[in-house]
Amino acid sequence: MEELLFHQLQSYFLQQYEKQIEAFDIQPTKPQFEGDLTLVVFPLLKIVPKKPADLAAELGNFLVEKVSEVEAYNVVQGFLNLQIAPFYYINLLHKIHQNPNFGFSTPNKTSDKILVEYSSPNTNKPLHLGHVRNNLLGASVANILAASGNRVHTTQIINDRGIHICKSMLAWQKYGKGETPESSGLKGDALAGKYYVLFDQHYKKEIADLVASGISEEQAKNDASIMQEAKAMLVKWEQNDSEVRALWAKMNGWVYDGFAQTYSRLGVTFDSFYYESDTYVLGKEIVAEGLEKGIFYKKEDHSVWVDLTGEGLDEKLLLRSDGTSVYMTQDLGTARLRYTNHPDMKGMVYTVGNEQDYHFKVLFLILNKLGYDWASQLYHLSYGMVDLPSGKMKSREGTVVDADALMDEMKTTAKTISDELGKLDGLSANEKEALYHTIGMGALKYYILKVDPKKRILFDPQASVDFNGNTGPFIQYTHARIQSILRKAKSAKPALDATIVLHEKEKTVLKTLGQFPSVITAAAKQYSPALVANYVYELVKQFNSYYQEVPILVDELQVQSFRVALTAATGHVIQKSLTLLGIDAPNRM
RNA sequence: GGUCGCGUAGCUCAGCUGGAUAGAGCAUCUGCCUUCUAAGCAGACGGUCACAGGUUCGAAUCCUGUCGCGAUCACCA
Repeated sequence: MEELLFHQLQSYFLQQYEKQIEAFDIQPTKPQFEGDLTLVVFPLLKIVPKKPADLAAELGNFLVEKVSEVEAYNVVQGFLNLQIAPFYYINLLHKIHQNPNFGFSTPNKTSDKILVEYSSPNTNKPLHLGHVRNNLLGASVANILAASGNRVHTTQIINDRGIHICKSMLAWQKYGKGETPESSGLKGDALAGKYYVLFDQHYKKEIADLVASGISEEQAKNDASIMQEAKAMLVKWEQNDSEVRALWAKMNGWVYDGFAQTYSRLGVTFDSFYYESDTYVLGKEIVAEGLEKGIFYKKEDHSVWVDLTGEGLDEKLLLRSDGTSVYMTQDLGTARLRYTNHPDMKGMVYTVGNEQDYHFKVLFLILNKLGYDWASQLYHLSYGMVDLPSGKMKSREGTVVDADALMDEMKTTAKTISDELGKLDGLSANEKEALYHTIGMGALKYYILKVDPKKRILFDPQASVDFNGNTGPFIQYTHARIQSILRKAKSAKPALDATIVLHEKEKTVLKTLGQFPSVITAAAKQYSPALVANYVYELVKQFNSYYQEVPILVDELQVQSFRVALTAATGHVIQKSLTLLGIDAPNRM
């Protein structure tokens, strides 16, 4: 509709005033005024010097005459409020019904291929709340990009090597007595985490003992035998020692099994996995190439650097003086490896916390300097920390919120509340179990995704399990009620009658439904699931309000087919929105 | 100290490329279940949009500065 008005107005200004106008400010009319769409005429006064109200009236007359969808207009100061004819809304409703993928653009072979990286954990401990935000954001953005017509490939880079894993391995070797996930009943990632903590405890104790014997703390940290052993183990790992490698493979295998379970519960999937143990040596060739091209330079000690002072940044190290890789080298290598594996890729999204903003700024600059065509389509999906009311999460201090425990808690709360309300009476035990999970995850996902990614989240366990108001379960509940209405209604075919008198609230719902495609586009452009979340919440509120005021009476279904159709369309868009957020839309709850 | 991000109701958050009287939820208070799902609806209360300037017909939004919070500035990852 806005587009149609835009073209009409543009040609009007061309003919009438011989002026080319690039943009018109057309927006939904504020509720306190009469009309559906509003053209703000103030900006046009610079081009056509007239009184605001006069120009508005002039344009109003033109539009009513020229555009059949515009029924009437009124002018308030410099605002031209237009009334849109009911048949426009009825057509819109038809469009939604005819297109099961309303709002979604289906990618084809020529669509842009985008890699979305997320999760990317270390393998020495289980996933925690921070990873949960990462996973939900990454998975949702992948959905949104796909819905806006891209071919999406999800992936991660797993930090599966280094001193942290050696700590877990060493502690397991020393104190584990052959414990396995099976023998302990612990998930593999939890088991690895247990020994990581155990290492730290022994390490701390040893430091304390050494300090007590008169050694400085600095010295003690270095001298502690357990740390020496861990470092020795890392050296052996790098030398490909078969025993160390076997233990490493075994423990990482446990951890991956544990992660797989957590991912499955979270409902996230990956198309490929990259491992740092494979990629950490990559990138050196890139550095060599960059040196040749003169993009990088070498210092006397043979370390390699890139000078980004021209871009307002610093000099950045790319290769140590002993020729070994650093973090940046490795990321350059991984990026290129992905390009090798996906020669048709047009860009990448990295879902990584905002503490690495600087790192990615540098990484992208370097890739651009190297001249990759996809380097202009790189996006760091940067997100804020998840803080607890008690303060920051610190793994060493035991103030982390474990992802599995959190999901358990969400499910338990869903069960408690559902049982209290008696909502799920009459369902089988299996169905109930599934719904507890669906609802609990709906609460958790929505609570996290509704917040702008770049903002910090204050994670209040109390509020996150609330099911009233602006929450996932509220939206799921509305969807379930809509499905209930539709089950009772025989036909959801909208009445064709263009003379139908639309209730104000019906129009409001329809207007919001019509915005769905542009919401997806905007969310894809901004990589922001929050846009979708806030949209669907708005839609649900409007629908509830409408439904309350103009209920669908089962007895009168025949004469209310339009309303049933509107209800079906709303249910459809809610379901699609929730899909984008990775939230299940139950048919009853 | 340099750089980046954030600061909107008691709390948690919306507010798209500047538009009309800044919006929700939670909390507090008031109504609404013999009707199709009350995890709901309607209403009340609650604001110097951190502060100060600037840009203009018009600023929560853009610019500058100040303050507060956070992150980052390693031959760590």
